[in-house]
Amino acid sequence: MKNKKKTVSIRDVAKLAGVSISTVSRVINNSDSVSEELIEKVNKAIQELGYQPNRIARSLRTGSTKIVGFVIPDITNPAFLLMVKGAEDYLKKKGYSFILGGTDHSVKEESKLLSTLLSQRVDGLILTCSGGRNPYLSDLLMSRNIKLVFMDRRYEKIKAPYVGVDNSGGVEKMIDYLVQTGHRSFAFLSGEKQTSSAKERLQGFIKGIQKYRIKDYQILYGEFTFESGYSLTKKLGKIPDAILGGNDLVAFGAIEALEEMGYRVPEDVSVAGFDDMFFSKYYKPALTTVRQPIYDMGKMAGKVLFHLMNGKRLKRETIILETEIVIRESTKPRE
Amino acid sequence: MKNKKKTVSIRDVAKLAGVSISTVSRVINNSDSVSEELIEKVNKAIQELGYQPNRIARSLRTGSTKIVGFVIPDITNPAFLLMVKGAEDYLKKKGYSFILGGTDHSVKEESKLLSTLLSQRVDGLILTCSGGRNPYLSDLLMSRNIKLVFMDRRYEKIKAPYVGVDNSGGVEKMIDYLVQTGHRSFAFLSGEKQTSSAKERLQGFIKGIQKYRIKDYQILYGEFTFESGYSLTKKLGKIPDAILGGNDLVAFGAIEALEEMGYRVPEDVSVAGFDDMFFSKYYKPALTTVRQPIYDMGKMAGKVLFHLMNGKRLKRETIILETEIVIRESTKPRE
DNA sequence: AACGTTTTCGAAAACGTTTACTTGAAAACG
DNA sequence: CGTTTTCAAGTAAACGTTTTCGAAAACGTT
Repeated sequence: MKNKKKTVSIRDVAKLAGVSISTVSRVINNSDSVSEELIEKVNKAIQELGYQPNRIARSLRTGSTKIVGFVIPDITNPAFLLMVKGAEDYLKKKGYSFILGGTDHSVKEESKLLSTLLSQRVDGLILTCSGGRNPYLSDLLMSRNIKLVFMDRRYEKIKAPYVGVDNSGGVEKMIDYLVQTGHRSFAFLSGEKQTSSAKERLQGFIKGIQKYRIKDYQILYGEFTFESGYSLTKKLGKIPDAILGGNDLVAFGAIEALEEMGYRVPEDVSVAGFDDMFFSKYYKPALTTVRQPIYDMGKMAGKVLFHLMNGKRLKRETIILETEIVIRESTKPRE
Repeated sequence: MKNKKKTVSIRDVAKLAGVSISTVSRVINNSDSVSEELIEKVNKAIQELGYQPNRIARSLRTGSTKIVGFVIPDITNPAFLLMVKGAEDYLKKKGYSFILGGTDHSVKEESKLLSTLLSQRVDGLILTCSGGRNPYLSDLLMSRNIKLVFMDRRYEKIKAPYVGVDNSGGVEKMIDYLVQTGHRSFAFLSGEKQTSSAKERLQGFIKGIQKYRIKDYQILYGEFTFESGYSLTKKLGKIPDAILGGNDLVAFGAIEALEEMGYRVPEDVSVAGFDDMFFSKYYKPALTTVRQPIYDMGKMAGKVLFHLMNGKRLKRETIILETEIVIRESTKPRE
């Protein structure tokens, strides 16, 4: 029963400092000229009361929440989180906070999440959309004219900036390397083929195959998981010189299956992945894979969104970052 | 120049439906009785305009943002994210969104983040505090009387509910098993010793050692990383029957070092970890470890926070979840 | 028809800010 | 010295909701 007021407001500060609330506001945002003397007084009052501006009220008035929303398919996947971190590190310097949500690869969850974010009035959105095309997506995003950038995965129907990685080129580089080291037959174990990244990686595979006029190849479709790599490998008609996983996880699954079937990696067959997850170098055998600049991708997405939110002009609508192949123990030159 | 109004507000709905704004509000929140007829009309208007209540305004009025803040040391660590997911899955059903922030184990970042969250007026906070004691933490959290629960790591100075895991008991169980399978000498490779979880695990080790009156043991201090496990193992005076890592990562590092030094795991020495990270079962050898119910921990934390935010009485202030040991290939009975 | 109770609905006051507008005094000017 | 300009600071109107209060309408009971 001691202090009735729960939180101190700008009014309290004004009263204590003996000025009007507009003056306090001006001091806080140093938006307009105020005499040294009053600035002093106001700051002292703020200090004394431990006043902290109420963002909610501010947001209501200014129409900007200083919050950006993140939507990723799986909040548990370290790769996505590294992207998020990239964006976060950049944007938090500019004073933004983050609402993060995972969709569990579900279109329904995605819609729900998006609609929540929109009603929370986020200033901008970074979206790594889940696989299937979401029929509501366009409606949801077009309704309010929200600032939006796609990261890693794109949704072609909606025109918005996109920051991604050269998936196709990455696989191609890997094939270049493998062909140069004497591999002649290939298998590609694709991830969910609705996703743009799976499509692009597959496309890179096909390009490589055509470039070297390789006739002996197989393509199997599954998911981006260990289990998928495992079962797809077991279904392989004939074991090729090299297997490319759509993903590091898929590659691990393939290795497991191969060993069970009595093949040695890399002596009998080479296996390569895509992503370079943080433990891929610790795996036995350490995985040869395509490294994506994931953190940088997030950072770039953050940058682009920041420009968008502040009405600056963008140089480029689409930014594609380069990949790099890293050779470890799971591949080995044939002779 | 067509539609001047950017967003549709409750006022527009009211006008179109031909009712007062209070009626619209009542329909939205179905908070008070409204005639069927008007409900109908209002809903049609909402539909037609695509109206979505403005959470900001609502928050300002009601004093509740329906946002909870998460603070974890490392946003990139899948284990933390799995906790977050546990809490998120529970709380999002109740209509909450999440602002997530990582502190990079830095006290300064932690303070900054907390202060941002507070000024964003989150309804509650789930906190896995970073290692070192943060001198500002108490002040920050006590100032406003924010609803708070500690997850996984505790900060003793502040009285708030805590949801954690029986770290000590987990290690003890592992020692029980190892002793029963003939191991006689031990080493424990600890993580950052400021953190409560490292302390508790160490304590469990000591308890186990004492229980079986084992004289032949070593304790080394480092971090919760692969590299730490690796270098600590190289520093070991004598290689014992079994090595316990403070963490799965530490255990992996130990295995790597041992193999380099010419020891075979598990034939020459058994190695066990703590956490059961999602790829621990894929490692070669598959890791024997203590599994924490990480997801459940998060879920529980969410539950507790929910009760707290809704003014319900808590049965228990401290909730400790049980661990479970999972035996895989990295340990093997001695004879 | 008179009366009490309940239901239904609108007017208006908050919530804590920012900002356009106003004011009064001091400074600048001729 | 009178007029204009400049500056510092205050007043009050938004922003989009929820909610208190009270009036009117509807209903059931005598």
